Amino acid sequence: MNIGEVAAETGITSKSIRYYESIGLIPEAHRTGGGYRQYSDKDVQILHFVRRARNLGFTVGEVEELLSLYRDRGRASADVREIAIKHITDLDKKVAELEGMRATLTHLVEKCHGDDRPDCPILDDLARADG
Amino acid sequence: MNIGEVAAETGITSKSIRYYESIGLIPEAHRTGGGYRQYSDKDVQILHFVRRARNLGFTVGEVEELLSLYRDRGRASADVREIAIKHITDLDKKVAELEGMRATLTHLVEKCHGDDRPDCPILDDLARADG
DNA sequence: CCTTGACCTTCCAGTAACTGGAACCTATGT
DNA sequence: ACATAGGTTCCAGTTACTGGAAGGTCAAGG
Repeated sequence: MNIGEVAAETGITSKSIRYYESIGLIPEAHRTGGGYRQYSDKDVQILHFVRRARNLGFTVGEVEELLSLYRDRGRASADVREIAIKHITDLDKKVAELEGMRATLTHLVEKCHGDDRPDCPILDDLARADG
Repeated sequence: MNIGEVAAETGITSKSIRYYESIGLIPEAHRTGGGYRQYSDKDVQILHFVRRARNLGFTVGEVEELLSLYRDRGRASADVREIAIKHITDLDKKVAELEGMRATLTHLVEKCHGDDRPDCPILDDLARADG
């Protein structure tokens, strides 16, 4: 398979695949005589792995870790579990942050009449003198 | 006030304040004879505005919009409200995304015994052949 | 055989919103 | 005079790509 087919199959763009190769996340692809990258089913599987992990919000660095644990047959599942759990707490932190923002903002929007009068509690609050 | 004091007061780092100036988000600061930036109370107020808006998750571009609406005395509050509401839906989208990830990952972690055995459902799922 | 068009190649630059660090200048206290 | 704590500019790096230019490859059609 060449890179475009792999892109269609995995949902990762060709650009990103080349990028992943360039940073060493995935090994260098084999090349045809003309210089085109060629991917085996196993290569494609690894890219699926990468996409799924990225879709779960793992950073590329974390994906690298997960891949190396995946390749290491003797690894302890506890290691993987630890990474995953840490990631869950990261996600929780982000969610809490966003929900805090949302609550404040919703509150402000409710106070704002939102017509053509210039008076706006949202701006007033952002510009308030304290803290 | 010089930049360090303003940083302490607003919670924005000196670096960021200079950065905001460099991109034109805030006007150029006045300078002392020695070239130090000097900030008036009004300058500080604007930086508070910026920090609060950033803390609410507005992008710098959005903060720019909000600032210009703030400066424009004749602006309609509906404009501000619209920006805020759009931002709330953005936040909701992000929260939903993160919670989806969290759910999947939590599910996987629960299936993973997490001891020193190499068998790990988390990796197995990431590496699964389908979709 | 030649062309056309789709696909591939590399490389450079840009994105968002800063952060780190080098090299140097200014202000203040002893 | 000097130490030290601030300030200054400027360049590079971060994350995870994306866009675009300039050019090479491949398969099909005339």
